Amino acid sequence: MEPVIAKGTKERILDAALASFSSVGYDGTSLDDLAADLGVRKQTILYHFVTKRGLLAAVVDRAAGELIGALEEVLASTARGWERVESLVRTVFRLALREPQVLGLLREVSRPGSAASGRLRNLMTPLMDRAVAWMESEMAAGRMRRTDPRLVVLSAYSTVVGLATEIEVLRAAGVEQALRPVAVRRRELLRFLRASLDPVN
Amino acid sequence: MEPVIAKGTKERILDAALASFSSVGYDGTSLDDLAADLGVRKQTILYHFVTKRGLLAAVVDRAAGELIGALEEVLASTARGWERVESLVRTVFRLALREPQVLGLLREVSRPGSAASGRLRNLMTPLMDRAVAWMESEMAAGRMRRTDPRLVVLSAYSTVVGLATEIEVLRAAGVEQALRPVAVRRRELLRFLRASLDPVN
DNA sequence: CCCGTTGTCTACCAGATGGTAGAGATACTT
DNA sequence: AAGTATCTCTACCATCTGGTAGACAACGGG
Repeated sequence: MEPVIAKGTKERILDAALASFSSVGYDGTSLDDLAADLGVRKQTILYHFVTKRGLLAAVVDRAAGELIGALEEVLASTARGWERVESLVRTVFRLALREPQVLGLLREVSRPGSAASGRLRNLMTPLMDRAVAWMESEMAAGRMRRTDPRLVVLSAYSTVVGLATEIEVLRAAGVEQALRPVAVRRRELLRFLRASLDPVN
Repeated sequence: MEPVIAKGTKERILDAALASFSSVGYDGTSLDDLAADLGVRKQTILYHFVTKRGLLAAVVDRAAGELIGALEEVLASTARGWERVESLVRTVFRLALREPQVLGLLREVSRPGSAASGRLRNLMTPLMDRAVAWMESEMAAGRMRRTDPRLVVLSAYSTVVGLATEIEVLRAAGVEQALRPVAVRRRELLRFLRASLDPVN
């Protein structure tokens, strides 16, 4: 563990980059500005990440890692069937509320044509494949209703990513406390998943 | 009416700008590239729109105008109460499928800090206010369940804007035909609205 | 026939951007 | 003490960007 007092420069750069990429976007972020905010020269950033794209890649890796790590934890638990689905959803929403920037970054990078969309895809694909395989086995065992697992997962994914936009829009509209609408979204997503998956409905 | 054969240069610029802004974003769009795609010099673009922000403003105005126009049409119709809500939702989804770029632009520009977020807000606020006023009167008359109309409208808005991301993600994941998931989303949104608004449930 | 309007072009520019080269400092290893 | 790896700095640069200035052509009305 790092000492809490002084985060290494590299970590601080990653934090600032995440904040900037997720709010003003990759193209809207200039290395000079980023460095100025950190009280550091641009070349320090480039020393650690070589290029701007390298920085984006690192930020994406860390954010996706956080998300994947949280999901792995649930997958390692004993929860099965519908219970497991519910745990996964709650975990993701908890992360979304704690670190909305991660969602913002995912949205920024999910756009095809983004500088790191390929990288994100490579990170997410194994997770997606596992989810699909698991759902198919559940379906085969009759514990889940038969549907296209890929569509279900992607819909859930885009719901969560859409949260980033929603929270921002709400804030911009003067709704300070975005918690309730987010809770509504979660309930909606769970209802959607239950309707899609639960064989007993 | 313009002749169909040759769209004026100005219109062609608006089309190309909409496509570019909604896919690679405002910052990611260079006037030189845009002009090159159109077989025109950058200065021609600037002649018509003065500045890049002016171009964005024009694109936003046109896109928002399209959306608002479609909604006005429904509002002018005879549909009332829940029927009217349903018509509005169907209209927006039809537009989303026909011109996903409009949604992409809204998403790009909904981000606070975007170069045109203020402009979009000014365009949408009157519509929002009307919607809220109408819903409040319906609530007062007991034809709608009492909730915060603003939250309901914003949730619906962000659902629709999120569609842009969803369609792109689906395409990127190799799902060619995004129609069904979109239909599912529409059903979900209608269900959400009914749950929020319909007093008889 | 001239003159103003409109639209597109060539030529140019000041500033910002991502990136390179290399010096100086600090700390760890031997 | 010397050498080496790590980290941050100053100095510089090539390129791209949005934007300005102004020439040239087409056209319509007086």
